[in-house]
Amino acid sequence: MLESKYNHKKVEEGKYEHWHQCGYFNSGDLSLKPYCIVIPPPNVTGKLHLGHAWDTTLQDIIIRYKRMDGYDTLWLPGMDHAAIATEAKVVQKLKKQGIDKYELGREGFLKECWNWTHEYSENIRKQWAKLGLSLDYRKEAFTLDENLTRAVKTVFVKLYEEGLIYRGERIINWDPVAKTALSNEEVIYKDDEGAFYHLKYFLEDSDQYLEVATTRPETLFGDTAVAVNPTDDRYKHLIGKNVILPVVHKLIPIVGDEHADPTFGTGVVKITPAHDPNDFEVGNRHHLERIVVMNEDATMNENAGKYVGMTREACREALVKDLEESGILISVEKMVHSVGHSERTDAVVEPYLSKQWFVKMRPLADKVLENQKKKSKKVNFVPPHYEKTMNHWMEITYDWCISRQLWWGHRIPAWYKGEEVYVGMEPPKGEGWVQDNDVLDTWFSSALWPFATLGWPEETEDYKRYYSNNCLVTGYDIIPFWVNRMTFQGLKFTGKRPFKDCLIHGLIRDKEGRKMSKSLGNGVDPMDVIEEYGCDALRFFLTTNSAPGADLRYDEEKVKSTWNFINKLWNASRFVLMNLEGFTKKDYGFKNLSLADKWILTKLESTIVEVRKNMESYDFHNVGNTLYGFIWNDFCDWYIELSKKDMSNTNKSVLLKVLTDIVKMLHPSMPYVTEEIYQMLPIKETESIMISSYPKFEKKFVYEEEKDLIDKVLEDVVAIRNLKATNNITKQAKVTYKVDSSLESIYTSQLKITEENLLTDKKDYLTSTYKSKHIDITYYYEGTKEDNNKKEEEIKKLEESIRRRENLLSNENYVQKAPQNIVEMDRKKLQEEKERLEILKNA
RNA sequence: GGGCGAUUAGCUCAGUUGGUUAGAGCACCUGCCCUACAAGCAGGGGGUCAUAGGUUCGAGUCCUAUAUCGCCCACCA
Repeated sequence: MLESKYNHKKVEEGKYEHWHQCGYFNSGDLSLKPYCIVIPPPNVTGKLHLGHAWDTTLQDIIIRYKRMDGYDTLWLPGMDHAAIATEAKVVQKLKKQGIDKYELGREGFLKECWNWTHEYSENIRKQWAKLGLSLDYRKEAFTLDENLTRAVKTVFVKLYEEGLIYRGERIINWDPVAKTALSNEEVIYKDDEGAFYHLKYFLEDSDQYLEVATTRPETLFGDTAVAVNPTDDRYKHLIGKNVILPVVHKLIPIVGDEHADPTFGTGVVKITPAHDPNDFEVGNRHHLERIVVMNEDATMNENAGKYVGMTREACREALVKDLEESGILISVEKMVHSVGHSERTDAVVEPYLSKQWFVKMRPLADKVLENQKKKSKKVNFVPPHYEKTMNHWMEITYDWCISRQLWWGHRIPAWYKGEEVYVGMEPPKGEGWVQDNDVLDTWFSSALWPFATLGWPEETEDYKRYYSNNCLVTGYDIIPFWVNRMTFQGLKFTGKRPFKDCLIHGLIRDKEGRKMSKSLGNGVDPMDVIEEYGCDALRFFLTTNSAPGADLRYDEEKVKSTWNFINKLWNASRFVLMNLEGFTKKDYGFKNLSLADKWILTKLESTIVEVRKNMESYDFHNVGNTLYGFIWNDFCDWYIELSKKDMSNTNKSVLLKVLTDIVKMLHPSMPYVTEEIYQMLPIKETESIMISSYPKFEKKFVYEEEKDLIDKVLEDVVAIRNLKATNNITKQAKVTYKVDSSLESIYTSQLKITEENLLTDKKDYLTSTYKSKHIDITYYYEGTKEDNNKKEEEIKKLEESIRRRENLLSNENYVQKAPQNIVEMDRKKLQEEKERLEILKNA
């Protein structure tokens, strides 16, 4: 017998291991249609947060649904080496132990990274298990696996050969803490309190000066020109002349360039081609020298004269002081401007001239834009507007800096000998070749994830069977990093979209709507939630409280109320199972269904249709709400109550059928409690709910007429209860009624009318009457009567509605243009309202 | 500056191609321990769908403006 309260800990214990052992998570039944999702690989840097729980639950719901619905489902697990993120963590860890990365050397450091990876990936697997995810672990992948590495090299070499990968000297985003280049996507801009320093740049052989405004005076050592706009009347006559660079005391030219905005600052801008992307372009246009003034760790180099060795910040302070003393500094104007920070180390990013590898994006992006025009070949975003996000990125994208000055990652398959460059799968033959020291951006390998995990570039069985993937599930914040890149690499190398559908979800926020973050300390550990409320409650909460693509506020109250819902399901199951003791297969059947049986079966069938429709369109919130309403309102509040007066074998069979379908439909979102209940059913089709079949619509259980009839009867019951409540009619009140005998027991049981209530005497009672198509009932009672104008109100409302409808139906425009079923519905409604009005007036 | 969203009950949110009198949960009010469940049951109140126009027989839904809020990208010498 079930306990009277739902105990999530007891229910969830041991089930996952059992499922796993039974092989229910495994793919590979070739007799079935394939369905494949690859997991967005979490970084091996930490533990999973609520966002992961949400993301993976959505996928598990889809996979469990498809599995139950007869597909060969492959949900492929895996993790990401997360180059810079992991390297930063390992460096930090070693630092605490007093070990320096460079002293340790490349090989030793990589060993540390692998140890770290093994430790953290084991943690992640434990959390996946806690979340109940039905992953096929036999196919688990890691972005540094051998076959992934082969895929990465293949792609690199091919793109290089086609001229779509090149090496060049450019201004890139430099992280001076991790000492590596970053892509634009890895730079987070934040508003920082800064200042605009106005400086005097004296004209050659003159006591006149140009007022130059800069936020970064310390880059002055790299200035090789100042620019003014050629249309700027204040300065255009000076173009071609020279100014004296302060402190350095050398001559640099005044150039005319569009980049100088006459309306911004003083209209004069210093040009530092090695430390600013715009200045780099200006430098190219005017053939200016590029002078790098910093070291890799953002300390000043020998070009900074006496400031050599200082940090950027210290140099700025010292330099500004010196400039002030020498009268060069005119003013300091405070201003807020946005400054790039490294996503991983939070260091202020330095625009830095350096030689890096790039992917030429234009041709690859154009291919995506072209493909998105083809309905049968495009990636379908859910919700669809996220396609615009990808397309926009494809339209404005520029070359992707893919080399990273790190050790942990895919080493770039390029070798150098003097000026010679060799790019290939294997090292070149011959003496003197040295491999590039750098590794690739971690997203370069994850871009290949949907096909490389299935064996590509080999034409493996898995690749042929499960690619393109059916669906990819991820957050909108990952579209630029990952979705876009998978899409162009997928198209380029497999000729296909990487996945047919791309289901996008939002971010998890706290109750106040703030982003969850470490600095705010408002993060919630999903494992804590599972401990307190259970995995099922967490999963149902996560997938029922927001529409696709929208953010989700984490609210513990809502998790609690989800727990209550599970407890309700638990108790309903308890009721059914208690009454089904000793019930066997030979008792099971649907002969002589009662009106109530027909009513709930019809409701069940429409619920199945609704749930399936929403499952297919990924509208899991609708699935949840539909089931919630059906279970709580229809099944518990009405059908179970009606059953208490019945309990025939047919009634028991219906209770069992409905409960069985309920737990099956809930299983994808609440795997544990549904398995627990399923196991206790007296009759079940399979040894586990996981491999049972998802309920299908069956026409033979649909009884529209009876359903409509009982709907009306139940409306009467509510109205009569309302009448009793508003008039304080107690259960001792007397009653007379006229009702069709087939409906009598429903009314009397739901209104709790017993023999004692029947009117026998003729005292001077107050009376209240309710009359409808199916029942005419009068209560006799003592006390106070309060509903006098209730009937008048209803009549007034009805008359108004009838007038409205008659107007509508006499409007020829409406009758001709509106769809037939809508017009028919109005006619039917009008008829019913007229009947009701008639009854009320005669009552 | 470019792009994408949001605005519906006190709160959090649904509302699918335009079509009954706009829904849910929580909160609130009234009454109940009735042998599945008080973490529950029964009944109830609460919204001129941000604003202004327009299209339509019909608009929360489509179009155009406006306001407020949010996100992404770029720029910020």
